[in-house]
Amino acid sequence: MPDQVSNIKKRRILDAALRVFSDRGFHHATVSEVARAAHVGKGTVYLYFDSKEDLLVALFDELADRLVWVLDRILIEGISLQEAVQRLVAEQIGRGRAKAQVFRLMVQQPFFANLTLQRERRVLVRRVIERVAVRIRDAIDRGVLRACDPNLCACLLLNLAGVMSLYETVDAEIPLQEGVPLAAAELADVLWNGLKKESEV
Amino acid sequence: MPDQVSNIKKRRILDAALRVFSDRGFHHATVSEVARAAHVGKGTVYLYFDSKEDLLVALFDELADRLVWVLDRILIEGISLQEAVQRLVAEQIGRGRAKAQVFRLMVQQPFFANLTLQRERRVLVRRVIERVAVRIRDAIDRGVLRACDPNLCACLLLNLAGVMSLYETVDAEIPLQEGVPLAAAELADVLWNGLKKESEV
Amino acid sequence: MPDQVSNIKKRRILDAALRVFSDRGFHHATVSEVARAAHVGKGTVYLYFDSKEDLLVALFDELADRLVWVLDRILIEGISLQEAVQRLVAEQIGRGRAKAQVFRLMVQQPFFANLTLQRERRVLVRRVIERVAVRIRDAIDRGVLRACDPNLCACLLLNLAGVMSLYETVDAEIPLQEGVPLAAAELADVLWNGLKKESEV
Amino acid sequence: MPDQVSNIKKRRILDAALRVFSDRGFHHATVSEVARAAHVGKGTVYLYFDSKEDLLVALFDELADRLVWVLDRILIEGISLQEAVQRLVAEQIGRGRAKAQVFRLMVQQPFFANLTLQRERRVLVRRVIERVAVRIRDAIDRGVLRACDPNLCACLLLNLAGVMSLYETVDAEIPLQEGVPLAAAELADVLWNGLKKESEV
DNA sequence: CATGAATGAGTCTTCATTCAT
DNA sequence: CATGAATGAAGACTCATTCAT
Repeated sequence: MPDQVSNIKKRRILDAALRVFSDRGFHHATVSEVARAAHVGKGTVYLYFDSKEDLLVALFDELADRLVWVLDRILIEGISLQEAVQRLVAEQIGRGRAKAQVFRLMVQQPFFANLTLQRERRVLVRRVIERVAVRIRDAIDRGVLRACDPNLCACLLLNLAGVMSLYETVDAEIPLQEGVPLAAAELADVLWNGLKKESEV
Repeated sequence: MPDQVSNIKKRRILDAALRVFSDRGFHHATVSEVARAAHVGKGTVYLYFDSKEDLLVALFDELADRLVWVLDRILIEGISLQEAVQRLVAEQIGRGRAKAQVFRLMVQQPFFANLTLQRERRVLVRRVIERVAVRIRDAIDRGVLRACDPNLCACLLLNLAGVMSLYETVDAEIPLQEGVPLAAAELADVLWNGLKKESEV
Repeated sequence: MPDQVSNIKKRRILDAALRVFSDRGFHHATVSEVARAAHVGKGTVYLYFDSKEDLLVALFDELADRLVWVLDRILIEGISLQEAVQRLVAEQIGRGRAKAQVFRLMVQQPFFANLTLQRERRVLVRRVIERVAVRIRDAIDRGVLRACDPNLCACLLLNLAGVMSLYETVDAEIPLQEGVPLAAAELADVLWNGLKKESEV
Repeated sequence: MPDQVSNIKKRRILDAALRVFSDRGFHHATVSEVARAAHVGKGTVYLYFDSKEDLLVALFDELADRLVWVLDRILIEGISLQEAVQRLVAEQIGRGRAKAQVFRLMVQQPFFANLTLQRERRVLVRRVIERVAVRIRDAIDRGVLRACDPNLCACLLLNLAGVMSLYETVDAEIPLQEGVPLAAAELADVLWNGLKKESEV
């Protein structure tokens, strides 16, 4: 497991932020709401985070760490690539709605008022993309995957939280407990078929 | 061609908003900036649009109309499904960076302060998704595509502006004039392979 | 009768302003609303009046002229003072709700952005007050009225539109066609009794 | 004494608003001016009041409470009705120019953008009127006052801040420290004579 | 004369951030 | 460490006024 924030208050704030940002959208959510949800004072948030944006980037950081950790586990465990795709998908959309939403924010929120944080988020997202791309490149070399731009396909694989979020637009009731695993399996299947070498069929 | 806004000032404002929202992000962009970019007074924006959010939804509306029109053309012209996917992809990311960014906002921006507009955007996005899903369902029935949730796959197909936006994160210089068509072709290819019936190979 | 504005459009605008200012309050009413109610273009209002405030002062002017004319008529006709008070009251609140409301604005709206107009309104109101005060002073000299500050009592007599407006607060349904004359008579009676020399009883 | 706002900042804001609204008129006064006059930040005003209009209604509330308290005291102390009228008048116009101006706003400002506040002000004014009307009705029954509409006469008695404001129009210098008590006494006298039963003379 | 599209000065209001307690 | 009262920069929005047609 990647390092978890140990400080109990900081932990509570991060968890609360995850929920609040997910429920109301980052821009509509207020720091007060986050503080209230975390059962801490408003000032306490600023004790652990420099700004609202910094809090968001901290969430991104955690998610990215977790994802990188999962990807590395996959490598170690020598899981088949097909199953690896399934896990990657599940990681994005199968860890609860709130997590999926923030995952979505991570890949979809390119603009920050604080340019340092904007760069930080870029670096962080890039690290994740590259970790996935490396695997793809390797699989291409091994003849498992078709020739493709590894970075681009990594982006495709990392954008599924967005797909699910869009899917919610169609029918808000669907993506409940049962719906999500089904959708995850299906997306994993489609993407796997799209990426694998045709001759493998 | 779908109806275009004829009023010259309104047109200018919409075009300027497309650019400004795309460059700075909807939330960081100010109405003044849009007005300045459109070479009109700030009040003029409010002459044609009820609010900043309303202006955004108006952009969504145009994009959706355009997309629906393209989809209907595809049907009429009897183009192969594979090429249809290519066109769908190109439409999203091949019409200039600004358009792609706003397309991205359309599918990625679920929260609005004005709930009526939030609903309006939902309806509009749903219309587009369903138009795509209908084709997918039909192709499944005809045995061209593999069994899948048509809505979910439609969402996958409509989320490509997001993929490209994410791709920009890796290297901001890539998706220039040349990069985009390549990426479009590649994404279209992967998605087509992922969706088509395996036996067809 | 005092001079009436002869120009038909100007007339329409003044009448419309009377209604609109009365219905929505001067500050909440917009020039557009007045123009629409007058069935003229917004620009036309500015053809006849320098500003929104100027339009209001023009209404005041008409009301003041009318009131002065009524007061002079009373003098000429040699009406009893008691009846004169009745007429004064009736003039304020018996000429329709809209007129009463604008009368109220005249005596109750001391602040103007344009200080010239503020002074103009003052002069105009002062003229009316003095015309009434002169009569009161004369009646005191003749021993008909008790000793009092003529200006102050004139203000009391000119503030009845305000009383009626306040009365509406109690029960919005009362001051209809029938209610007003009754109220007018009653107020006239109370004021007359309050002002006349006690020995006269 | 009626409950006074204890919070020191809130108190300062209310006092400042009383002055500023009185000096410049509610509509011409800005929230910034009020904040500056109260020596607090602009945001602080919104910490204690929902809106500029809400701030005004809060002032009305205090004035109404104070007036109701005074009326109840009069009843308890068993003061003669004549003196009661004097006190009522003094309360309106003898508590400083600013208070008189806001009192005037209370009875003269029927329009609010926020309809809830509009209703609130109505309720509040009605309460005051009724408290006065009850006394009048009682006095009529006891044969002290002449037959009259108690509500209407209550409105007459509560409109004196307006009279004084109008009086200022005649000569802005008069209603200073000395002028006001005189005027108050005179108005009280006139109104008392107008209301009392003639046979009592 | 008449018009209404265009304008931007002026305000209210929000909310991230600070800091005295 | 923790807090939440206080702050003011920033921005959406209104509407009186202008002016080209």
